[in-house]
Amino acid sequence: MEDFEKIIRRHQLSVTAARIDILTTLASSREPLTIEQLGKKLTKSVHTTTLYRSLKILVDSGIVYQTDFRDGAAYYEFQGDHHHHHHMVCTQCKQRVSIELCIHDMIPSVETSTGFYVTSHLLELFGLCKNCKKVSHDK
Amino acid sequence: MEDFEKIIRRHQLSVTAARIDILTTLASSREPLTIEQLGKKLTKSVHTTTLYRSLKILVDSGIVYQTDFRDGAAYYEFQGDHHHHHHMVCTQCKQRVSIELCIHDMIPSVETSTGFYVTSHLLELFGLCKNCKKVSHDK
DNA sequence: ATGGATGCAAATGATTTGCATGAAG
DNA sequence: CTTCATGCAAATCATTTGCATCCAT
Repeated sequence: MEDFEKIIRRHQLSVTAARIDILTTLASSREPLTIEQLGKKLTKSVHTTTLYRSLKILVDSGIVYQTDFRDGAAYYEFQGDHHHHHHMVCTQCKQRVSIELCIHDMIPSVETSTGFYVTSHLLELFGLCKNCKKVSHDK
Repeated sequence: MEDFEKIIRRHQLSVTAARIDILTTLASSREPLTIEQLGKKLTKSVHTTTLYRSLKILVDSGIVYQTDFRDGAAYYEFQGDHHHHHHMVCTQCKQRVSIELCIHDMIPSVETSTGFYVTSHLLELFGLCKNCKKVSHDK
């Protein structure tokens, strides 16, 4: 288990019970969570507003990965200084599967060409799963 | 100028004035547009609800690229059968720059390993621009 | 003809903001 | 002690839904 307190401190953020709870919970989930799902899994009760505010900070710091499956809500996943997963999403039945696809190697060249310092990225693929593809083809 | 009617027809969708207007407008913009921005640029007036519904269809068909800059609204860009741009977004000052970064080559392997048919993808990088990086470092 | 597309009004639901209080450095 | 985090209530804003009508095929 990682030392979340140390991670938070390393990013020059205040260490609070809520933040540790959030990171612990995200890190122990094998799936990205919405704010609502996250709130229910926390050890202590944290107000939704606080969750939004904390996650914005954690995402901007690069500690948490924020993604979007085009279903209306933002999803969060622990990233730490390591990696997270990207997904393949079926636009029909909404099913998601993790994929092995990494753009880490390409980031340095973007940093060089733009002058930006990259803290996070968003990468998700959309399409039709085997089943929905067949169905739409049949009709 | 592309033949939008033909593109729509090729995807087995009904050809309507609104859809042609939408595609023409998106294709002539050098930046991704929100629903609100798009509505204002259209030749004829199209109800917001219709824009949402049309864009969902166009995105799912792969004709339009939908992206997300984490500012609350969805952004749309004409994609056609060709490409679109990805961006580097400053989480501080919100400035965006287009980047040359392509994952097209990696899609076939994902299709093979997952069995999905990929219609679109989402790829955006976030971080600090040269200026905001300096400011946050100074203090 | 018939199914899908559109407009309108109203609802939904995620996210944000202002303000007062409490905890962290 | 001073800045930043939190809780609460209320507001905001993007997006969706139900229904009647209209248009494309």
